[in-house]
Amino acid sequence: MNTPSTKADDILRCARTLIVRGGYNSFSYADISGVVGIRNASIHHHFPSKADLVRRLVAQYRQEAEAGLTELERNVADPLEQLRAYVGYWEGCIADASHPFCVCAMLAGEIPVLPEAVAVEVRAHFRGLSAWLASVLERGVAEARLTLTGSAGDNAEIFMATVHGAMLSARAYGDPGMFGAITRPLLQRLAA
Amino acid sequence: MNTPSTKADDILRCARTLIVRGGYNSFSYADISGVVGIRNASIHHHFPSKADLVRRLVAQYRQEAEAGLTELERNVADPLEQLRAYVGYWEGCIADASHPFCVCAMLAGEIPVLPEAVAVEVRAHFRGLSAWLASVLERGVAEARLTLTGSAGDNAEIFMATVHGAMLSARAYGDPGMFGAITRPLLQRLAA
DNA sequence: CCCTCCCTACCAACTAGTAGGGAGAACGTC
DNA sequence: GACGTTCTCCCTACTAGTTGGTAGGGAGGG
Repeated sequence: MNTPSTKADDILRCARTLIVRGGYNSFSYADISGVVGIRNASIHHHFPSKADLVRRLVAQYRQEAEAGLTELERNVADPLEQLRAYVGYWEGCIADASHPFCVCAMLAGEIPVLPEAVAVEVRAHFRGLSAWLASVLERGVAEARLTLTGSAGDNAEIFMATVHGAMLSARAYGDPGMFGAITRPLLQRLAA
Repeated sequence: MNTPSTKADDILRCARTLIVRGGYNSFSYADISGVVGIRNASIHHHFPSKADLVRRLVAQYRQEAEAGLTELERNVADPLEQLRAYVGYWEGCIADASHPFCVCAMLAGEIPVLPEAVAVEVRAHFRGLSAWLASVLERGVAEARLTLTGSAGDNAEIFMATVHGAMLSARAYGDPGMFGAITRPLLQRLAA
C-alpha cells in the first residue's frame, strides 16, 4: 500500500493547502498548476470541475481523519488521553504551521456559497467527528475517567465547537499558543 | 443624528451581508451593484478598492459592536445577564437568519489571504471583544455572580472561541438551534 | 488499437479597476 | 439675484488580467 505520488494526489494535496489558507474561493486552478507542475487544463483530466475536485478532496480528508482516529484508538486506550492526543495533533499542526486549520471547519464557514456536493461532505465530517467525540466521552464516563455535565452528545458538540473556535482565535491573533490556551482548560474540566 | 441611507451606506450594508454569507473572496462588485442599484464602476467613487471597502466595513462593524456593548452595559447591570444578552443577541441573529455569522469571525478564517489593512481591523475586533468579555467576567467574580477556573482573560478567550465555534457548527449542520445547544451550557457553567 | 495522461490553443464570462464626462447641487461674488 | 465655478455623485465605455472550462491532438504503455 505505497503511495507513488501521482499527479492527482499532488493536485489534491496542493488544493488542500490552499483551502486551509483561505477557503474555497481563495484559490484557482492557476495556483495549483504552478505548484504541481502541470498545465491548467490538465487538472480537468483528473477532476472535471472545481466542485468535483474539492468534493473528492474533502472525501479523502474525511477518510484520513477516520483512519487517524481509528489508529489513535488502537494506540491509546484511555479516553481522556485520546482527547488529549486529538487536541495535541492539532496543536502540533498549528505550531509548525503545516496545516494550521481543519479543512472542514474552513469550508463550513462558507457553506452558503459552496456547491451542494461539497457542503454534504463537510456536514458529514462534522457529524462523524461529533459522533467519535461522543463515543469517547461516553466511554470516559463509563470508565470513571471523566465527568460530564449533560449528555455525551451535547459535550461532544461543545468540545468540537471549542476546538474550531480555538483554531480561529489562533489564526486571528497570529498566535499558535492561543489554541492550547483555549483547549487546555477544556480538557482539564473534563478530567475533573 | 438621523441616517439618510446614502448609497455608500447601502454598499456597506450589502457587502456586509455578502461577507457573512461566504467571506472576502466570495463576492464581487457586480454582486453589490445589482442589489444596491448602482453601476459597478460607481462603487469605486465611494471606495477606491475592495480592500478599502472591506476595511471600512469592518471598522464600522467594530464601532457598532462597541456601541452595542456599551448600551448593553447601560441596560443590563448584572454581569451574568450581560453575557446572556450577548449570546442571546447572536442566537436571535442566527435564528432569523438576518446576520447568522460574525463578520470578523468569518474574515478571521481567511486572514492568510486577506489584505493586511483588513486583517488589522479583524485582529482589533478580537482583542476588543475579548477585553470586554474579560472585564465582564472579572466584575462577575467580584460581585460573586459567577465563578471561574483560571483567569478572567483566559476565560474570555474560551468564551469567545466557543461562541465562534457554535456559529460554525450551527452553519455546518444547518441547524440554528445548535448555537444555543453549545452556548447554554457555557453560560450555566459560569453561573455555578 | 485503445487508454491514460498531459499538452497547446482556445473560450466566454467575470474580476477589480481606470478614464472621462454629465447632471445638479453648493458656493462665492459681483 | 444672476453668473460662473467647483464639488459631489453617478454614468458609459473600456481595459488588462483571471476565472473555470472545452476541443482536440500527441506520446507512450498494456
